[in-house]
Amino acid sequence: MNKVKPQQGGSRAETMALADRLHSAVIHLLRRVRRRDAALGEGPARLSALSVLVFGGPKTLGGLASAEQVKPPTMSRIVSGLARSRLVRISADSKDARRMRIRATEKGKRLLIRGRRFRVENFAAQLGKLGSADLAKLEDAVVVLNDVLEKWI
Amino acid sequence: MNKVKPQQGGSRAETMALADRLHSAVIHLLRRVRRRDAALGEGPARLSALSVLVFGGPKTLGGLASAEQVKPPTMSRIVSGLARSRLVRISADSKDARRMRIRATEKGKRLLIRGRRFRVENFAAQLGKLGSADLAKLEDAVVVLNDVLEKWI
DNA sequence: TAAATTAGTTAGCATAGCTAACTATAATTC
DNA sequence: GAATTATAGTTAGCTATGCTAACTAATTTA
Repeated sequence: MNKVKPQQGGSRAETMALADRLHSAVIHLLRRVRRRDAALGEGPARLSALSVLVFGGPKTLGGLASAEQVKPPTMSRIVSGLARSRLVRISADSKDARRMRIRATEKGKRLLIRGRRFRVENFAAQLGKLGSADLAKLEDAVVVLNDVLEKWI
Repeated sequence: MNKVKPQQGGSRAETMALADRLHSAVIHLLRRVRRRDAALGEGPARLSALSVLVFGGPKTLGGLASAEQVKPPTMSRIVSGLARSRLVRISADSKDARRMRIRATEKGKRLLIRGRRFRVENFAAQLGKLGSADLAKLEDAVVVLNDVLEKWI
């Protein structure tokens, strides 16, 4: 009889509790993964931006910033760090001189592959201990999460 | 016939891909949540440590550091920030003068409740759009994730 | 052409991670 | 019991990442 807010499934309190637990699990998961990523010599923000470029193709700075949900000045510094390490290359947009075209270099792609290997040796090794039923649950959850993220403004 | 590493379920490549996708989803999820948490005036590391204290009871600095998977100097600064904002209180351990006992204050507990409300108005509102089947998938995944985290050194 | 908008940068601040080197207390060993 | 070793936390100093405010340069619009 809760008419205030239509819930598709579960009570409001249950959804709150789920949000809390998911949030907490996710924070601690990233803490673990981060320790390994440090071995690559680049921070998490740079690796994440690089990953967007490798898997999503070239972007402008603003495009990267909105993909990564950070403000332009933040992305500006991330990109200059990546450029300093020769992981991305920056060229001018032929149609609009204000825009910059940022793309991953071969070195950037190789670093990302290497990072993936590092991560696999840890995170995926942990996942490897799970049975197929648990892996399937995580697969399902990733699909749901990406759906949530897509709809989220 | 892969004898090198026994896999409980799924191939190595599948597990790698899952690790990647989960990692990416989780990074972007936290980016979204973080924007709201900023409204509380305390950063994510402080809120996470405070949450450990509120839900897990008093801890020493070292205990907090290992719960949060950070080094003692990092936790030292997090705790002094929390203490400066009167969100935690620090007392001496009666048995060991080197140790400190850190506990959340009432103000700290209230802030965490308020943060939870903020988060609910966003993250949980997104979750609220899901049907019960999808929510159940996330619930399952949280259980699996916490299991993974627990076993992870 | 002048004004407004858009893309990105620079400066400056705070948080949060680290290591190295320190102090103070407790535990161990001789 | 004194000297050594180990443990708990802090301080100093570095890097990275987030932000806002204020700027430059280029493009669009009025």
